[in-house]
Amino acid sequence: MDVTLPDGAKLTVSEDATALTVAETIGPRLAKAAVAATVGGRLVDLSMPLHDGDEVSIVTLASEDGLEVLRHSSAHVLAEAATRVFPGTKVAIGPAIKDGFYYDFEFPEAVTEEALARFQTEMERSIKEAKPFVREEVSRERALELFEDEPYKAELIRDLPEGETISLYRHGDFVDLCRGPHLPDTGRIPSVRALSIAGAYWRGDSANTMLTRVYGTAFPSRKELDAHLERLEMARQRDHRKLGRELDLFSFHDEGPGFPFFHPKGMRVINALLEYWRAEHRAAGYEEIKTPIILDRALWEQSGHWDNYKDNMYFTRIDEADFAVKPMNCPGGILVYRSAQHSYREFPLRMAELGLVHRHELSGVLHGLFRVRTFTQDDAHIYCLPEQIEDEVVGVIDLVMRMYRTFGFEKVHLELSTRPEKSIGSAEMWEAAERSLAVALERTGLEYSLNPGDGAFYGPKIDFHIEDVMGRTWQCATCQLDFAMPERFDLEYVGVDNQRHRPVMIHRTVLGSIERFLGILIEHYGGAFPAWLAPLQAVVIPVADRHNDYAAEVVAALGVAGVRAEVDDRTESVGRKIRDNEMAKVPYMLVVGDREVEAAAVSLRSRAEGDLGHRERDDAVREVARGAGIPVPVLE
RNA sequence: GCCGGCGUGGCUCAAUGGUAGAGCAGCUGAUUUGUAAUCAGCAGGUUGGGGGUUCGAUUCCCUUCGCCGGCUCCA
Repeated sequence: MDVTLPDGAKLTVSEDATALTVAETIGPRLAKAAVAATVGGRLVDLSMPLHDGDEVSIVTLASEDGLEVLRHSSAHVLAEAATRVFPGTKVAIGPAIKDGFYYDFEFPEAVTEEALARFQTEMERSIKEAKPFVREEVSRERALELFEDEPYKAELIRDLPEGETISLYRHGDFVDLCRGPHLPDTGRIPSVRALSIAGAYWRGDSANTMLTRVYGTAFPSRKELDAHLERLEMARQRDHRKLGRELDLFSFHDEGPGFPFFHPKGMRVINALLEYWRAEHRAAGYEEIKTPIILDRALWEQSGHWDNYKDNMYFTRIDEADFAVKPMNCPGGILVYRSAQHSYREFPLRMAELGLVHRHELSGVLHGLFRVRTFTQDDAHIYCLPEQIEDEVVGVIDLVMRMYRTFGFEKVHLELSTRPEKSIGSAEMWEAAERSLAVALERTGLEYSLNPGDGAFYGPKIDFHIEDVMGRTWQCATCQLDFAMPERFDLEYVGVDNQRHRPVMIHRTVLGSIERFLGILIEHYGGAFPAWLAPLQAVVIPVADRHNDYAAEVVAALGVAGVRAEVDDRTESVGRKIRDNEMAKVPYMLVVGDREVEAAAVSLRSRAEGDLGHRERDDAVREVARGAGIPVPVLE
């Protein structure tokens, strides 16, 4: 029979050929590297019999598919190890995930991190024995019989739709319900590591049993595993909670769980960030407003938050009346809009607000600045005509991309989410809105993916995911069309026809939460902020006490030039001062001693490049000021 | 919220069923220093809070608060 290869070439193989046969026919090296195959786009075992005309592609560990197979097989090996170490363990599910895999177990006893090493030993033993993975297809009855003592597997089997093929994978004594595919044998796992242990609910539902989840990862080589472990360690080193304390940026206290306290240095960073933010927004034609944090219950009833968001809100009473602390800025912003009549001539009306919101998050999900109970949204609401949506969305996308580039977030992934099942508004309204967003995306020429049915109930949206230096992604910016609020608040404008109309409302953020974005920046830069964001931009280091006066002059000159500068006049050695300021990640140091005082000069040192040598004093001030300035918006 | 782990001076960490110790930071003094740590001395903790067991607890138990890891990337 003939099969087709990815390059279109035909290959003639025997009637009983498998994917492995194909790999062997192509070459011994490929046969050795092969771990699975795709047939007609479906990922299958190498041992899968082929049919005439199949499109066959051999999968190796070099591909994403290969990695997934490797990790899924590793999960099985982990389950084998876990049941061996703790007999009587019930197994639940064990999928491959980004960067690794996990397996959920119900252990007969409490299991802690100490068990990881034992799992590791057992896994390595299984790998050494190179046990073949054997696929077997069984009837539903047979499957239920086999997994009689495995309540979770039995539940999964019962939930499988009628007619679905039920397959098992066996390696050694271990059998698991599994769709596959798998590696040919356990010996094909080059490197695996049991990483951590934590609780997880069966099927993610807190009403269900709490299982014990063991996380692990596997890579095509020991070297890649080590590199991954190094990345994890690097991320630990860069943890913003650790750096935030070391750099004296912010703190948390038992008296306010989830409520960050910003220190002077943290506020310097935030203020620089906001200065840049305001410059960009001014350039993009936004006005800025500010609305109250506490507002009357009636407003929240009208906005729908009282019905839909109450569990996340904080409440208080003022003069016998119920008030709520705002979890979002839109209702307040709408009151500003409604405070006057509006004409189409004013549109598009772009009103930004750095709004402080409070949300009651579950205590267990709080996490440094990433998940807090109060934060500042860099919010904005754009009121416009339906035919202006497209231009406005393009404007938002441009603004977002421009600002992200400033922070070195070059890789941004855009996602268009469309109408969900439960939604308001007419079909044609949604269609038009989704089309506007899609057209706007096309106009920017940026790639994006579609997320059907994932929009908000009140309108479609575009989400932006940025990738930091460690390859982790974060959703920060969002751009949502909102049909609900204008309706609920009866928003109007007077059109060219002198009639009242409903404006379109666009809701968007760029940084998302200022606090969270700061956390992301801290980890992205490893605490070494670019000069314009650094809390302290320059330190002048006098060599001896007699140079203090001159050092003060240099600091004053830097200050006049807009540089956040200080003198380090401690009676310490120059080496010590440089070390301390280097640890504090100060971008510039200016050493002044006899030679510099004599020549009205400084010796310039940069955090990144070390000693830059002698400079005229004023040249140095200019050079530092240039490096320390807020980035200037450049409109295309 | 739930499960597991943790909670010792500002920070990092040590110790033990018999009333806690180091380094860094801090303070004082000496040193006046040329590109990543000068030296000496001093001071600092009711071992997260409350309760219990015990002759005695920081160490054991309970409770509470906080922190850390995680809570479908679906066989």
